[in-house]
Amino acid sequence: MKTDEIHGKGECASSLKNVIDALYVLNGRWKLPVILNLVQKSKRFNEIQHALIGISPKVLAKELKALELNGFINRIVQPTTPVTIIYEATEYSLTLKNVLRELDAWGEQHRERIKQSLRN
Amino acid sequence: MKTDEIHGKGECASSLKNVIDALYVLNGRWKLPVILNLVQKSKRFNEIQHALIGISPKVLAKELKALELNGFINRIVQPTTPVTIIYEATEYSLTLKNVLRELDAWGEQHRERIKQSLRN
DNA sequence: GTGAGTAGTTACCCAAAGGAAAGTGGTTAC
DNA sequence: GTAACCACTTTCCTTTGGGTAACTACTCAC
Repeated sequence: MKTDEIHGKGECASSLKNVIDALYVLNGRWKLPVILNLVQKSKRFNEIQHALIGISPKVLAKELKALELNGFINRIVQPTTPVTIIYEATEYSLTLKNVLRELDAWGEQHRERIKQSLRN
Repeated sequence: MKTDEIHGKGECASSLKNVIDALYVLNGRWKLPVILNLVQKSKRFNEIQHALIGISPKVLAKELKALELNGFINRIVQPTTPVTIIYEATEYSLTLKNVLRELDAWGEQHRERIKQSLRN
């Protein structure tokens, strides 16, 4: 392993592994949006579906199951009549706050850049 | 739109849109790893393939084309004999540094968490 | 009992992602 | 000339992602 290359402070290879590992659980178009949405506020199924324009109930159900399995969200059944089901972000989802903040910031400036390039 | 909910500082709906927009260009398992790898050091095709264990040449070629189209990397043909082709990250890739840093940090602690949960 | 809403499930389908393996056209080393 | 390296491309295949539409079981309002 050569250490004479440009790198801020971390080791290159392990950074790569870390990013790959992170993307392994956060893959797909919807996992991070769902997490972000639930971090902002706990919601019911249809509320999430409404917030994430374009997601189908099938895909949302699948994503929610996967996220619950991975410990990112809790599915809470409230014993009202009829039962109300609330999805809430766990504390573990909060560890993604920095990632989400940076993606938010980057996405915003990226859209600006795209708009600029369309003007030319 | 209610503004009495929990949110650090940003508006919920636009954060969601920003994240979705960001994921639109950064989708897939390989785009961010390739960018990170080239930000660390410019490389040739086979060097990238070697660094990203598991990527096939077909997929790598496709990712490189997509990333070049989106302005994340440059494909530089050096007029040696035989020609050498170097891929380098553009300045625009550097705008992803914060995202990559957070994903790196998160991926690391996530792997730790997984290891812990396997011990139980 | 009819319609609407909630929280999904099921079936069907298409397209894209991605892997495996082989090939291509060029050059260089032996 | 034979083998090997480089930078890919091509073909074939399977998996996954994701969309549509319809349907279920339940409750409530009218």
